[in-house]
Amino acid sequence: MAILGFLRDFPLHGYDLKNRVASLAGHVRPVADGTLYPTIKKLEDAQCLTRRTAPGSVAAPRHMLEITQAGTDQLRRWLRDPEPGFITDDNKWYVLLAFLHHLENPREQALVLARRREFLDQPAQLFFDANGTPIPPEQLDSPFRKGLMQIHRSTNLTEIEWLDRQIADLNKRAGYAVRQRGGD
Amino acid sequence: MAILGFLRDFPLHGYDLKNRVASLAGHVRPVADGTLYPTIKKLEDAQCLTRRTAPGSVAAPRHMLEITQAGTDQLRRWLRDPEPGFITDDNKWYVLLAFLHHLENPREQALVLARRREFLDQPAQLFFDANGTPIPPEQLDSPFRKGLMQIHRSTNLTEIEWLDRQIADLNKRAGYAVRQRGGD
DNA sequence: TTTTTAAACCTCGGAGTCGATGTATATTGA
DNA sequence: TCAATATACATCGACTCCGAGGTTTAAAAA
Repeated sequence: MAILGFLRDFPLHGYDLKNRVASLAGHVRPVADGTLYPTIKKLEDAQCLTRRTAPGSVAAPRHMLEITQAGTDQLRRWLRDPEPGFITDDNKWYVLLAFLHHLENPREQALVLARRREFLDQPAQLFFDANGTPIPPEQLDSPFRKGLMQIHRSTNLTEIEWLDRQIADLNKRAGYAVRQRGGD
Repeated sequence: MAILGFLRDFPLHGYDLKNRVASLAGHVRPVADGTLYPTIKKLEDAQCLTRRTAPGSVAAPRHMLEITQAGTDQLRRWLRDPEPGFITDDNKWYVLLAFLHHLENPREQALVLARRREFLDQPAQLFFDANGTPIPPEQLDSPFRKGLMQIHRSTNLTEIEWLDRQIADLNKRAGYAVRQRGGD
């Protein structure tokens, strides 16, 4: 998703792509050569991108990569209907968010944000005693577990506020768009 | 780490363990049977835990798992000197935090928190233009990318505040401990 | 001139994970 | 009484990913 997402902005060669992916998901979970290049080849085989060799500006020749229509379609499908992990795993979610603007339709964008919003709504029960009874945060012995739950709660609230503002905004824009096309 | 961490609290059988791991890292990134049970076996082979069969309280017999001294040592090594990913990847970091109290020595605990603190300090440059120049958040076109960076900044600050309070607290306690043992 | 360095790309083996599938046991209920 | 269900454990093949190693090219340094 990150490869196609970046290429949708402008053509890049593999090495540049690698650095951009590394900066995005990256200092968190860097991407290895052995992952990136085979994935590029896979996307090329699937006609999602084209490659043409260009002289390297500094050293060895580059393979300039360009996204195709099929690639754009694939990217949009991934964004429109993301796998569960992209909603629940923070790392993946942030990658998705970084490219959600390529999904162009504000109503569809709002739907994706709503899925995340729904996920954040369910209360987190992280720890249980020997009997399997959930332990409320204030009864936890470990200050680290207490902090963990505090931070979790606080960051969730921050994101929920932003999501709600954003969803409202997108729906309003979708409404205008409909009215401009003749009402609904 | 989660397996040994939970067993350090009290003995558990695999199925229970599975649910606890799933609750912790879990609704984020659930753990499959095909991952859990081979890992338990690996830890058993490494003498990190022992297993004795007990009658199942409900149905099939359980394998009650107990951590050994070697297992406790291993857990402490993982906690004391975590691999980079455990500092930089939120998911892994939260797992580490959930068991950091097993590291008992407040000075060692503070050192681990300090590593996380240091990581959070480096400013995040996530997006670049076609020339490779970093784009400041306010100049980003995509509202999603803007939000992404906002949320990132805000949640980082929340965690940094907590980390600083916690580190100060731990160092104070380490200081008392030293004085009680005769000064330093 | 030769070596070193850095850019840019590629491959392969091994480790880890998942998902599907299968087994055994005790309770429930039809 | 017999099937269905939930508990509890295990295995295997497919897939993904990483890391180590290697190649080519051009510029800089020796």
